Amino acid sequence: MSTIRDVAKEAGLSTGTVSKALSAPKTVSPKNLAKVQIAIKKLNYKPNMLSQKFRNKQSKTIVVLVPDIANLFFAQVISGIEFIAQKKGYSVLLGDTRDDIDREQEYIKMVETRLADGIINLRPYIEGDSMLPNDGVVAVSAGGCENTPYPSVRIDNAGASKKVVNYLLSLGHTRIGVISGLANNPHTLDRMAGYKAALELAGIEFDPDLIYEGDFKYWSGMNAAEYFYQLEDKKPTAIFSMNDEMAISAMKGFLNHGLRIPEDISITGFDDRQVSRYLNPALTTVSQPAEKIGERSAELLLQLIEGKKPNQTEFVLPYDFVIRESTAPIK
Amino acid sequence: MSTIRDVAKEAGLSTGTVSKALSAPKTVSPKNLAKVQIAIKKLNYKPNMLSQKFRNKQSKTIVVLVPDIANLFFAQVISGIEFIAQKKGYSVLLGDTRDDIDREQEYIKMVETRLADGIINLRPYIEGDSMLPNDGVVAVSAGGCENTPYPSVRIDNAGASKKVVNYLLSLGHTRIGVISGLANNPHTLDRMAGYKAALELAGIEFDPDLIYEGDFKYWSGMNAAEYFYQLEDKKPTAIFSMNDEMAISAMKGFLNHGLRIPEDISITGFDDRQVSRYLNPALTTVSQPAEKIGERSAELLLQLIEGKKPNQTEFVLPYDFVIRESTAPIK
DNA sequence: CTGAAAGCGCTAACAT
DNA sequence: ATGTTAGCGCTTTCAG
Repeated sequence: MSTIRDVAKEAGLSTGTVSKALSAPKTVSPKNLAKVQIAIKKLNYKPNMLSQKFRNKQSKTIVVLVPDIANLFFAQVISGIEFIAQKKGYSVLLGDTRDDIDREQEYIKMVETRLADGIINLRPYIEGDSMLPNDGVVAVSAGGCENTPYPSVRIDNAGASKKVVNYLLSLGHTRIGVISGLANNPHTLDRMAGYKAALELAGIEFDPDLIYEGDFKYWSGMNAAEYFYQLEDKKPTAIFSMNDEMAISAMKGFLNHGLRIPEDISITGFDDRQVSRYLNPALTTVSQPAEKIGERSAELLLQLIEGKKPNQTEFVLPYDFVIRESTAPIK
Repeated sequence: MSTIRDVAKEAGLSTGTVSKALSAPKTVSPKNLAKVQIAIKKLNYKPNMLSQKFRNKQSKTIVVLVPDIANLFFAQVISGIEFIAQKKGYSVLLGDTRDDIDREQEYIKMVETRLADGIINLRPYIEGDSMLPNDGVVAVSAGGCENTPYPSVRIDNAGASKKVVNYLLSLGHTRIGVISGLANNPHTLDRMAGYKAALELAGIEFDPDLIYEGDFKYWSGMNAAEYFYQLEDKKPTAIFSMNDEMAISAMKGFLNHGLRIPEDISITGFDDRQVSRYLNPALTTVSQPAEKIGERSAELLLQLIEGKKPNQTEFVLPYDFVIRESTAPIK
């Protein structure tokens, strides 16, 4: 493997000149520039970027902390992040923590040890159970929740939930079941707040029997359907699911019991997976701008890394409430 | 930011000793080891890994080349890759190429310039349109096709397709439509080969009118349904879709026209997305071991990187054909 | 077991 | 415009 020194020797120049020929070609005479290029070609020289980064004291890398990369929402956010990072000459290191806080710590250490310049965290902030914020590591939260104590990009989860429930209410539903995420999950909290706010506004009393605690994964939607089904005449007439996955599998669960959607029971989701519009029936849901969240958070982080003071460090992006076929007026 | 030199000074030792205290603690006297630890704590010293990597001439990083990270199949493969990489102390750099060959080149350059030690490519090999294999960059292909000219991990696409079509045939279907990927896509080719093989075995003539060329994305399944629907009495009675996405949206398309699945038309998918079992009707499909493909390919790559000669460089993993509700005997 | 010192490949003063 | 040289932070001989 040839070094810059080999190139210099081959071209009959100094390493300094070669270095400049590479980084600032116009400061080198055309004649020597040509010599350098020939030498590079001849030796098949490739600069050692490890050395460059070391020398320049910056990794030009960001790490993306993600609880589960095989979750489509996260994957889409990452797609947005990568797009911006690439454009600005940064690489993205994937930090799939699989919900393990120790792994999270490992990745944070990467920026402390100069392997990365900053972090984008896709895991929502939980007080007392979070390694971020952390002195000396620049980070931004993407797709998180209210009250995140460091720069963040997200939607208004409570507001969106309230809107969904309001819609269900306007359809005449008064017994609205919810399939939530884990009780202490910040998204669960924000979205539950919206649910309660809508209920209160309508003067309907909160009924804890109408809440089924899931975990945002498919299987728990099935279980939720079983639970609600066995409530019999106390069964809800509409379901507000806190994500699409659980809504989808809950639909399947109800269908298995011979219930028709939306005739017998209305269902709404949250996130708007790509698949949701092709479902039978197509799912009414909240569409999160996942890619945009990724792009915006990458832009924010890069500004922070490069020492520019952004005039805003909390971005609340617009969402879309999309009404499809899984909801109908109460019979 | 403190360096190893600061620690040495603080501890009253040499940098060499501190270095050894970190990398090989047992070669340092307990007394000095303790001194080092105290100094590290006092100065809050973190080793500069950029420097370490530079010095050690290895990045301990692999790049994963992926056409589209927001595709669930890829995301699952990556999940498997990350799992193994992490375990072996490697980081994974995400290379979302968005199907742009120039971006692919960029990422390959990363291993040439020492930023990464190797590559896992999730884009299937296409002769004459591939930057890999490439002298001097160690790479493995994951989830690709037959005839990949470098180490690879995949399933038997042709075999799986043949199995699906055989099943449809056994149900009495003889006019079997296919929703393919782009015509020159290797997966399309392999899967089409399986389709044709099954037909030939059954003595059924291949009918080009029964092939609809899609692109593996949702929207093209919708279009395919329109196409097949307007074939009227020449309409197929079963559809073999080359992935789940297109199968799902095709179902929706047929449903929109009042066709019942599977009573009026059977449909099969390929890949087995998580959602597929919760569909209405649940989708009959081929289940690819995506995570396993990722894990195995990471293991392979790391062996290659570390100079061990693996005794096998082509892995064909088992798939699963799972029969659900979207297929039925012909009426 | 420990310290001194060289050097990885590159860049950036600085001098010419 | 070009060459010389010091040095980034770390590891690793090599002596002691």
